[in-house]
Amino acid sequence: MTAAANHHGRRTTTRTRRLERAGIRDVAAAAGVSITTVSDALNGKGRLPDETRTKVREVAERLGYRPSAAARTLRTGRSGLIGLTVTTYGQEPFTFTEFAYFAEMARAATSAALNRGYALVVLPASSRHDVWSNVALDGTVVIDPSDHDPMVADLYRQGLPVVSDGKPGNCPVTAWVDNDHHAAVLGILDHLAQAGARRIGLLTGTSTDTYTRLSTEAYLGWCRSVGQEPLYEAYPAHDPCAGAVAADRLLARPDRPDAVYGLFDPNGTDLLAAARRYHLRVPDDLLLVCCSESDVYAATEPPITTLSLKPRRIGTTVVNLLIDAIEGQSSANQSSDDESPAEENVSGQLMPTELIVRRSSQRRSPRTTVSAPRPPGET
Amino acid sequence: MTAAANHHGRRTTTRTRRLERAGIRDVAAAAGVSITTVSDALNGKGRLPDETRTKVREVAERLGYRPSAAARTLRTGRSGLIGLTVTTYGQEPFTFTEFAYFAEMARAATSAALNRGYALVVLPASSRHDVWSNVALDGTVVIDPSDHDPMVADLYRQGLPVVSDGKPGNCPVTAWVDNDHHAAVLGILDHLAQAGARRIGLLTGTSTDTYTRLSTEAYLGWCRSVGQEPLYEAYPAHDPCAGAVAADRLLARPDRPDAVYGLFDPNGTDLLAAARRYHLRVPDDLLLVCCSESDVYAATEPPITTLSLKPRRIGTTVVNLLIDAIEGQSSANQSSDDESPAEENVSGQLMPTELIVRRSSQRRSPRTTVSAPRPPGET
DNA sequence: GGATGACGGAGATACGTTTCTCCATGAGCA
DNA sequence: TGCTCATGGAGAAACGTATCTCCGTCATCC
Repeated sequence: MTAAANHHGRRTTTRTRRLERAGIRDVAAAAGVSITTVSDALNGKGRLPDETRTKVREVAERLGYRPSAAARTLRTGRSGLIGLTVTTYGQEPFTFTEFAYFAEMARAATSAALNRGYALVVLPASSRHDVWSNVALDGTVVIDPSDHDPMVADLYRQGLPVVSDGKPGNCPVTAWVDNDHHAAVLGILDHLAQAGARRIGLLTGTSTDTYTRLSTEAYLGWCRSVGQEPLYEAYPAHDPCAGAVAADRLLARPDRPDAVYGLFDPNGTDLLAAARRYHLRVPDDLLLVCCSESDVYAATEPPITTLSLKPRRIGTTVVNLLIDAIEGQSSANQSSDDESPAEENVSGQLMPTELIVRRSSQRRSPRTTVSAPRPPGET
Repeated sequence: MTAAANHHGRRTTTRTRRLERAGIRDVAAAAGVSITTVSDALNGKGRLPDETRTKVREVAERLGYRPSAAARTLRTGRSGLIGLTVTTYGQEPFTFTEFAYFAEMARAATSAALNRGYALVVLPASSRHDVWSNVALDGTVVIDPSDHDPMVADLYRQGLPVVSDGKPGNCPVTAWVDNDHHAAVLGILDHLAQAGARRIGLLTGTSTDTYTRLSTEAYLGWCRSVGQEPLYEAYPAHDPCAGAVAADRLLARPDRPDAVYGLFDPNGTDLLAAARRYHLRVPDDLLLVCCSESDVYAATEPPITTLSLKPRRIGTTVVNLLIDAIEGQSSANQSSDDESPAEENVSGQLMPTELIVRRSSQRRSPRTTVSAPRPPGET
């Protein structure tokens, strides 16, 4: 049997196998046109009279034709898939601390991707080639990449657009989005001071990610500017037990603070428990704010003021930036010719946060209010 | 230029383009072996001496070779991708009501998939060909499919394994997993009765999904068996406002219940608010239980007893069943020869729930306890 | 009346793998 | 010497699509 005969006879010889999905060839044969015509008709390309188009579409529909995503991806170089990379601790993707934030952010990202015809795949930053190589991505969102992150560098080297949630320390990304952590912390400290706080303490982390670093620096700078001695405890944020211990230590100090801001989600609960142990009334003896996306703090006694990082908005923005980069890439490749995209060119975007004021940070008026929205954009 | 010359010269002519990823051909050329040998060496197949293998691996590493997922998928028919289909309401995937459940379930599913070398893609049940056709799936998890779900039927017709979370009403699936809703509801009703409830009410939904239906039937059956007149309000579960209204209506009835079980996550908060309006003390005048995965109910006043569906376990199980089906499929195809898999063959699995007992359902002992731990094994 | 161009569509190639088939070589053995 | 086998590896055919190139056919225009 010659190669040609084999090729043309393939369908008939294998059609006996059940569940054989119809291919573009079958549609072409059934419609009495060429493969080219079918492809053009279904994709709205080429120059075809409308009657041909509708006829081909009819036949395709009748045969239940579904184009092979794999073949299309191979041919076009586009998969319509974007990755969402998370750091893992142990078996689970993303940490306990980040759970509420991540869940909201991932949901918004998924939604934003779908709105633009992309699908989102959650991938762990750790397991390298196992899964990563097996999925064709058009680009990746990276959450909180570490300094000189090897994985991000690797992705970038492959020419994949990478957008990071969290200002990247020292790794090349196409774009990034972050909250204005500096402004957020200053806002909280001012808010506490206005409520009567004299000695504001901080519960912070020992890790070197941007969020922890920027927030802590903002706190220290504020202390310098108002002449307060810094009062803080740092602990490994991924360990929930360490958080409870650190909260206790902070309130056990001889120079006990009269207000505390906790950088991580569980801090509110931990601080509340510690305050009870030391018979401190909130907010009378101790003002409390923590950074959290959880609605638990609306139901605690008293309800705790929280800083929301607005993960929905971050997720949406990050995905849209990524898709912009993916879709702008083809045209950019043709026009621009410089070898290395200038590092200063990387577009970063700062998103506002929202302070949800509840009883725990209000000594004067016990009413629950919400802070006025900031003008978006600057600082 | 002949075709052969063109083919062999391709790399050299196009190498001038930047960011050209190395292909298997380049590795073969650099290592001085054939493409076959490279493929075999990297995939651990064929019969090759170890020195050849390591040499090829070295060269591949040096060139930064990453196999094309698209090409591999096209060739092997396996993408390593599984879908997670959710029903959508409006723009967002999954409803407000299901949020905590879904977040946990999705996380566990993602984790379970990654553990077995698969990645998980969240896809909306609605937008049909837009995205669905563009991603090559090895199988799909469907959450709570409706009766005669056309999408599930379509997937199944294409020969894709489908596993559903929630016993499927009347659509063909490969397997399914569900909680034992009947037993769960009976357990709760007994628990409330033991705590002194005489007239137990139910807050239920108007939709026809399995969860709502089975739970309501269990309630009605229990009422019949103990001779209590049913007291329930049904509302469209996807509308949070309707839930608050229904909770109010239930407590406003002349034959007001002295205990209520709410089938949906926000019911606890809504019932608590309604109870306050009618000056009912919980648990003294009204016992409360609701089905929820949210930890909000540990912090309410009083803390509310909840039924957890253990979404983590469900997500893990569902994914593992799906992957079993995917990987068992190839061998099954060769041996079995029957045209239609018998419907009775579909393997279903019932998972236990967990009642987290808190103050809202305990009239006698005010201590907060947790139900006795089950025999260990899974989360 | 022949060059021109729009129209409608077919052929063939390439995307980058995996894998089936088959070949060369040399050792072992009668 | 001639035969079989195991070893190591090469060739080439798919997988199913998109798209580049090109070809015939009319109608039109100078």
